[in-house]
Amino acid sequence: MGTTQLETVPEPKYWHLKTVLSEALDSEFSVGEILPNERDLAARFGVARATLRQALEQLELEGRLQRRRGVGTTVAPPRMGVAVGTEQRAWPGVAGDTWQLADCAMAAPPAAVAGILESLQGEQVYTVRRSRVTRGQPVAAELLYVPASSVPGLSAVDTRSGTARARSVLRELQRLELEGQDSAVELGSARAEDAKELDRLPGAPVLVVTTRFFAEGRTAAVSVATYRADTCRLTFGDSGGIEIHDGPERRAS
Amino acid sequence: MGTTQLETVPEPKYWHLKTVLSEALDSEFSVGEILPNERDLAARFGVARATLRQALEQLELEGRLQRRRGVGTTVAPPRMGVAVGTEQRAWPGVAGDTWQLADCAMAAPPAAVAGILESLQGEQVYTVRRSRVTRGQPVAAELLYVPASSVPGLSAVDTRSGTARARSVLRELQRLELEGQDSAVELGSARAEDAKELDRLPGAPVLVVTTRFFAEGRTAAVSVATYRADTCRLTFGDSGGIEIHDGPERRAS
DNA sequence: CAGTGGTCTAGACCACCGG
DNA sequence: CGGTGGTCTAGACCACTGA
Repeated sequence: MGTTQLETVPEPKYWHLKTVLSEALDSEFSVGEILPNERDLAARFGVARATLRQALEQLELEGRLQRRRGVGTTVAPPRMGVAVGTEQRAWPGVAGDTWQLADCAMAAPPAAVAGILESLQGEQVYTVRRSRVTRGQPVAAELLYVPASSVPGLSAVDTRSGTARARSVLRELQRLELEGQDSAVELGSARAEDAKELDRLPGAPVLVVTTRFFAEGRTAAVSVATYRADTCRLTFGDSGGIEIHDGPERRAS
Repeated sequence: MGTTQLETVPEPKYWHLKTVLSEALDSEFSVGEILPNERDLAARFGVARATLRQALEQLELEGRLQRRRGVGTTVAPPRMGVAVGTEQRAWPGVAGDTWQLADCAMAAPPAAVAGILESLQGEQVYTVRRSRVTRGQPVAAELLYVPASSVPGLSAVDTRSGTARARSVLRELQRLELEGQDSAVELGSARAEDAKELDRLPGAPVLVVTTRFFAEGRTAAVSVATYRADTCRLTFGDSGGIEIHDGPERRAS
């Protein structure tokens, strides 16, 4: 029949709870404020702690909350806009950006990266680790893969420390004329290694940005950058990014 | 002391479980294959169902699995590359792309969008709903906000159906010379409305792409597109996207 | 209808942080 | 040390799918 579904739909408790909490965050809390602990909140709403947690998890996923073990749950500031693709192409690490060099080693790249680089099985590439810090917060951990053939000026046997070596790899890379680049963004979960750098627990949701750099008619380098999904909004394109003036004003309780 | 942390770290069960399952997916299952049900799997690994589910949730988040109520859990195909930003700028809906027009109405935009459009409080804009289908699968639901001032050729009182009206809004928009565009990507969870269009449950993880279109020295339109995070890899830049040849070959069990 | 994944409960213990 | 969030259990019932 053409009945228009009279909606007996019982909304899940955690979903309703999320909505209620979300509105409370807008109207009764200010950024940085600490929420009551999970056991109290659950009791207050008359649900099991697991159900309450399901609602909090979603709000954290949406960047509204920040939870830290041993500390508590706080109201998160609006997400930071982080530029990851600019119209004017640029090699990584150029100019005054916010990357901090960490390390460099020769290694065989993971299979997925090897496929992009079209490198031979087992071929070694320079693997530069960096981390990106914005407004004092770690926002991304990156692995940059550079085949030795892209930076012929370097000797493979290099006794300098990892950091110095990383610096010279980037410097050599910038000698090449960059012909283009493209990126892909997908959702992932933080590996244990990245999680530590990002100050999150393993498995935390992250945005994985894979960028190919083209020079001399081929893929000269590949970057795999892991951004915190809870605190970051990735911006691409002409301008510096979109400033979102979001919803009602946040006032203190 | 300088002890190098002998790592008593007890890895969470669900994390270990996820690793085991992930390897099993690579070696013993092929795309589309149905996994044993959750109760059986939990029993087989000697954990509670909730713990098993925590592992499955992560694998689904990473696009490795697909779960559907009443059906079962299947091995997901690799994520689709979906182009969302091209070097050559283009108005939305131009040429032979995969968007399906759905609807159009005049409405006051949400606060966040109003801020971007710099529109006056309460000003009405054309709101075009579209959905994007790739390889037979719904991948995105979009709301396109077009201030009436961007499409002066249209009469505000229009008796035609929503779809026809949507078409004419896009046609009028394409008359303008596009001067630039930029996008932002962030993680969100599907609103009930979008979830239905994307064939997912409410709250499912999505990638929200906010795009500004510039013309005549101002922001002429804003698009807010909601992509399925589990099945999509968003691509930006010169080329058609990165084809990932991922890990070991998948073979049937 | 039987079987699936989705929701929910009421507990327990653990890892971590700060005072 | 006490308090926080993180993990885990063993159940129960519900909503949906397909035969």
